Amino acid sequence: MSERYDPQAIEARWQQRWLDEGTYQVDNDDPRPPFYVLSMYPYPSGPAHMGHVRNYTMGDLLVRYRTMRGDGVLSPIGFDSFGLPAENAAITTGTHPRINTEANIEALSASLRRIGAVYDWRRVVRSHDPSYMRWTQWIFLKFYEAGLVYRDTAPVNWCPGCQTVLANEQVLGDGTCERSGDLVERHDMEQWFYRITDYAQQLLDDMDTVDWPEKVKVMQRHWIGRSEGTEFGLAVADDDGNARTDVEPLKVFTTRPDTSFGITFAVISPEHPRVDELTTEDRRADVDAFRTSVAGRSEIDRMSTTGPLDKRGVVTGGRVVNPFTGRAIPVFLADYVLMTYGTGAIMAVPGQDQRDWDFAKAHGCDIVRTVQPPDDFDGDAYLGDGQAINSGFLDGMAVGEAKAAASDWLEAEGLGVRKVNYRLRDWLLSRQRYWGCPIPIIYCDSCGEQPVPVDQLPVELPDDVEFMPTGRSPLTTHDGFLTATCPSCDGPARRETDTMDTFVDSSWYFLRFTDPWNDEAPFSPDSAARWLPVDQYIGGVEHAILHLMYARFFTKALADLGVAPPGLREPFQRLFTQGMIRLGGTKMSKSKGNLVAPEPILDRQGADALRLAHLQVKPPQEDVDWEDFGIDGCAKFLARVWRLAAPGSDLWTGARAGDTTGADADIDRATHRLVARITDEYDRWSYNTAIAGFMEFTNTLYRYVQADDGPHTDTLDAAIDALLQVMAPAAPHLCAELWETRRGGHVHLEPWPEADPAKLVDDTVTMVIQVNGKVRDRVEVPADLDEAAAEALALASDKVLAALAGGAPRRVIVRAPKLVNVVV
RNA sequence: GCCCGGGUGGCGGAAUUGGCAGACGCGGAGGACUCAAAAUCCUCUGACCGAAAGGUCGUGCGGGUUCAAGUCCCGCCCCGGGCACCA
Repeated sequence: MSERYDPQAIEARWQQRWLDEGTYQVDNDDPRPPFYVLSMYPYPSGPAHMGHVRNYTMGDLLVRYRTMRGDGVLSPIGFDSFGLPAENAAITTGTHPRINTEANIEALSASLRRIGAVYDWRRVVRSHDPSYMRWTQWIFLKFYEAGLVYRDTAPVNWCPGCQTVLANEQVLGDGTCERSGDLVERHDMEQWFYRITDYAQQLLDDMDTVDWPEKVKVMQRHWIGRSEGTEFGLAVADDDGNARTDVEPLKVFTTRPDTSFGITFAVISPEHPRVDELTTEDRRADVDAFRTSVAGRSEIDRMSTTGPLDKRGVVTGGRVVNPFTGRAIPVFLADYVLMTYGTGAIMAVPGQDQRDWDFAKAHGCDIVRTVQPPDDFDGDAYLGDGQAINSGFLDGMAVGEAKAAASDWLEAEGLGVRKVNYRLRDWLLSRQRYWGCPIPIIYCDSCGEQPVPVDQLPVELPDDVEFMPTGRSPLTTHDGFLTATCPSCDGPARRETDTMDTFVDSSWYFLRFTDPWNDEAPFSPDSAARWLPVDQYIGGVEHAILHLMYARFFTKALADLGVAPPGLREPFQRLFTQGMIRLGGTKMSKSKGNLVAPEPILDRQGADALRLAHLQVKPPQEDVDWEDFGIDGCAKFLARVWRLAAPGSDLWTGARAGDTTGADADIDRATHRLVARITDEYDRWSYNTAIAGFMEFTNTLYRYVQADDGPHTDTLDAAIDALLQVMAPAAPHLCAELWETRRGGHVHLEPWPEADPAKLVDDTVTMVIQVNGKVRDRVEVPADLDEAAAEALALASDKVLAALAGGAPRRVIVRAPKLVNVVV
């Protein structure tokens, strides 16, 4: 054991021991209470960078802390190893994605071990392993059987750079691809979908049952976007403006049926199947031109445009009848009406909707108010509550009442029905790429679409492929892969060449971790029931919508299909979203090229100092600038602890035995307070203040050992033991080494220390004496001082007497024993 | 535009319930040790006035509630993030 703190001498040794001794392996029949800690499935882009370090340090702290608290902690790690970067690299360099990916996994694993993060490495899961792909495909087929998978032609977001389709969520607000930055185009293509919308209501309702940051819950709810309303038909008008009964009415969805008397026109999506039918001959040229102009534009682009509305719509010449007024109204086309939401057609009520108001102004439509605005209202459309006006049988009703009455009327007349709409859309999961999990489907000319039989899983990726600079998937030209036999008729057939979105892989990995050896099923329901839901999930807020939504959907669907336990409704009971690290004002990431590598710091100051710096710099949920990190301060602190705790320390020269003094008792109480404080701070993720607590306590001990009386050996030993124990989750190597030398054994297998409640209170406290709310004096008082005594003491204070100047106080507020406020 | 966060010393931050604003760290100053430096240890370090004792001001801005407000209420400003024509 060296005299000076030398992280290089101890860290590698302990990392190897935790690995060799399986300290953090846990079996499914472990007798301790189960606790599942999980950091989000990392994409292996190479060695860890500071963002990883922050994430995995927090997870590791919790794993070690819960273990000391007596739990059997499941701490698995795996790799989200499919995905575009590896394939793009293959296109540029010619190296097979598997080679790069597996090298990156090794590098990332080594980094994680070097920061002292501990896992049950027996349970490693990798998306591209055939043993994992097999079950990803198996689940696909299970969903396929259950009707949760379908294939459809859909207008999709095509990224020319990635040569693939993107989910709406993967297109940024400015219409570019989140990965490549290319401008996304619209194509019509056959694609595979997961029917996540079947679960929209459950996904919404069950948000109430999880302990997640409110911010994330709000984002999820907004994404699901439930709205209640009524769907009803607007009859198509004949030349005289009368409702035709020989054609289907035009269906619209509204959340404001109460305003229906104010419908003065209707707008349909340019993709609406009835555009041709509603367009009159004299308008056809304009309508077709408009449709062409809209067709090439991405949906994002269409929806984010803010231009003048006269350019964004066109009149069809067709008319429909407002069933409430019996009047015929014109039908328009507008780019902002989407075929994918509601019915693809809207009723327009300019009096109560600002966009409709603007559109009416631009196109010269009538405006009729149907809700009475307040007298001082000076806006255009009025969206607030008020009495219905110009609305026939609804007149005089408030909005809520009128909504119900209008819906009742529509239902009674057989014209419409109450309905719930969701913004959430089905999950487009197919990608036209090589480096992903193949979709296990075979196309047969005579039998059509056929699922690959389960005993033929997994459909593996061929290795002998060439990556084309166009980005086109090599699967589409690989005969060996393409050629298949129809499972029904044994005739020649063709294999599906699309692979799955990598979000599919990350939607069930947390279940596989519970039973990674299973080759009969993706996991057994019992293993899942034992560990799920994850007690603490940790990751970046950038996954607040997509990954979490998809994983929730998978969990619910798997439970409903009997693959997972039926009672498992949510995968992640508690979620913690940690902040990102910025460098030079922008998010630190490989794509931005502003990574800071941990290695030089690990070499110089060590893993414990780096971990401490990550924990100390800011509250864990907040973003942090790399410039604010204080590695040196943390390294210095660790050296101070070492100097204090290492046997033979020069700081112990004045130590004594025998009777204890008041100073010793103070240290003893401070020790118990430390334990109570750190326990509480760990529990509520206040890691930055916990580190401050270590430092404060260490400063206290330094003053104690250097005081004239010197420290009492027993008191100091107990204080140091407690410090090492509570610090062990944060600075595991140093604490393990010092503990082993001082006490023997593993500090991380010690039970968590308990504070004696009796020692958490001091005999005396400082009472603050205020005059008119300003601090004027402080006195040491017994902790059990009563109110009368506190008041008497305060009124006897020189400062108070001076302020009173012989008079009587107007009022005295006493909060014994902490504070007295004398009002004069 | 809407919805969330947030604004506290030179800097990162602390203050869990309305009760001593600025814990802890960084940075800075001084001292001890040393031939000297580094390292280490100790002390000080919000601003202003003052020789000092002490006082005044102070948590984005303006009001308010309260004996007492960083904390609660009302109205603004600024910064960060999310969603952006969802019918």
